[in-house]
Amino acid sequence: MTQALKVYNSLSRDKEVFEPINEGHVGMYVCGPTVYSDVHLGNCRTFVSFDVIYRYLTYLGYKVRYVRNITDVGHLLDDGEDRMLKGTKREKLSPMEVAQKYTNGFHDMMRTFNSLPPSIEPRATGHIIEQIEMIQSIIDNGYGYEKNGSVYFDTLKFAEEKKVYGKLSGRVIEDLMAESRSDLKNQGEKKHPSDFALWMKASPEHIMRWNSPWSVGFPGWHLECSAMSTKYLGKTFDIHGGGNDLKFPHHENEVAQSVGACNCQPARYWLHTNMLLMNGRKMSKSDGNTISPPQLFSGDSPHVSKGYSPMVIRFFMLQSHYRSTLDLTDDALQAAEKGYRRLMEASRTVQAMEPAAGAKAGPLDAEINQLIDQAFEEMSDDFNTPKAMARLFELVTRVNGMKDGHLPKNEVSDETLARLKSTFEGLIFQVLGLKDEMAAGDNGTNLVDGLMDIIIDLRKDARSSKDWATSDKIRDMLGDLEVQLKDGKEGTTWVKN
RNA sequence: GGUUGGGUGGCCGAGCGGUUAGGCAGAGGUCUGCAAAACCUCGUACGGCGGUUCGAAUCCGCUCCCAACCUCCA
Repeated sequence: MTQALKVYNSLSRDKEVFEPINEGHVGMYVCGPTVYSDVHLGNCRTFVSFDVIYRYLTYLGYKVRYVRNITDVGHLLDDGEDRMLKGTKREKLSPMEVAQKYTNGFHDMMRTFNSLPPSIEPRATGHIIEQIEMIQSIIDNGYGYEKNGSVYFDTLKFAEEKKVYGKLSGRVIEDLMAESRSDLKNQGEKKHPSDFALWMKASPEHIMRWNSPWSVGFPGWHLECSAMSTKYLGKTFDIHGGGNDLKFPHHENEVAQSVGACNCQPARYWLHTNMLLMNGRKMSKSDGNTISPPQLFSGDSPHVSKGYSPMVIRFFMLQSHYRSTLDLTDDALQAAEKGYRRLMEASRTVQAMEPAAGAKAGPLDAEINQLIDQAFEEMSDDFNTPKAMARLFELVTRVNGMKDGHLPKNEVSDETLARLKSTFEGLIFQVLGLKDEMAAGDNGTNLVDGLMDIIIDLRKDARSSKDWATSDKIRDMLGDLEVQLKDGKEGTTWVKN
């Protein structure tokens, strides 16, 4: 169980043993959302993935500083219009109102998915000075040049001198060189097509603008992450994460900026999550192949037959590995819903389980301990949640078997039962971050619990006098209210479906 | 065209040289007044063609599909 944590590093394209720079501490930066419209599900999958990574690192005992930014300076779109600007016009709000509105919405959604808030959540507009300073360092080191008030990063010179450009994303420098000959026209102020803006001079109609040594303008689109990660985590930190689609150019350029500014690699481990697909294609806000979280919750979409709860969706996401694509389908969600419920019920069963009298460790005890060990080993192997969950389900079978009396409970020592309880609690709720949405007995439902106890008791009386008409009537009427009764060996329990 | 990563049983999804992943659905059984739940048993899948090997879903070659990135995107 104490085997080393291994993570897949995009930089080396291999799994590596994770060794933090400062023992016991982890600095992790994850690229956050651009807040110009509602969050979509794909974003949620990425942030749920990193939430589990954050939770597991914490569970292992690391003190984690988790930084996730809010991008509230617009990136330019094809038509030259800024995202934030677009939101502004659409909703007749000021840029900061747009940013605040969607930041709030984003936070609500993260809470809905039971994702923990980051330790620090910096905003791009709050770090203009840091960004300007970084640009200056890049210019001083000879990798930035100014043209008509805008500043660009000199990728060609950087690639030739530092030999790291393209390493993360697998781009070939020769291709860049080749381009420089044929495509030299038509690139405006840039020396080379692959050069990217560090600072943009604002056009007259551009609302978001700040003073700088070069012009009144706004920072380039890759710079904020470099500036803010440096500020809060240092020049080199442990983990940098984000969606796969950010690998190029965003992350490649971040590396270039850091190396260009201070000759240091920003992060030691780069982790990239894969895309959420629907109908076999990437879910994307821009091309409309999408379903919003609220639509998914309510079922109000042609893509699903019914609504699914946030925890069912979280469970569904965790059933695949974060580096694999995940195809969202109605069938898969239905399967996830059943699996999720089974897991929750079993976890309730475990917690209610009393030690057997005179229990002594037998084969079953060993089996349970082995499964628990394996579950943690899977988590330590690049956060393999699907495999960890597979082991968890094997434990579910054992738990239900003991409950039903098929498996000898007295073969499980008190110690192991306690470990089983704490594993279910720790792995399912603390690490995977699931919540029991159907749990009876939560705050406010005490009355319902009491009423249900009475109803179940009355039905028991009816059953013992073989008054099947009454007992079935009770069950059917509760069924209409979506309350399901479960008759077991040790009495009847209920669950709200 | 270049760069990544894929194609696994009815569906989703792990595995990446030899041992049943797991979930859901399906079949049979146990239990139960009946039903549900739970438990037990079952299916023997790896795009195609070659090759390496005692042995390949896992390695190599060829081939066919698919996706992402190369332009803002988690």
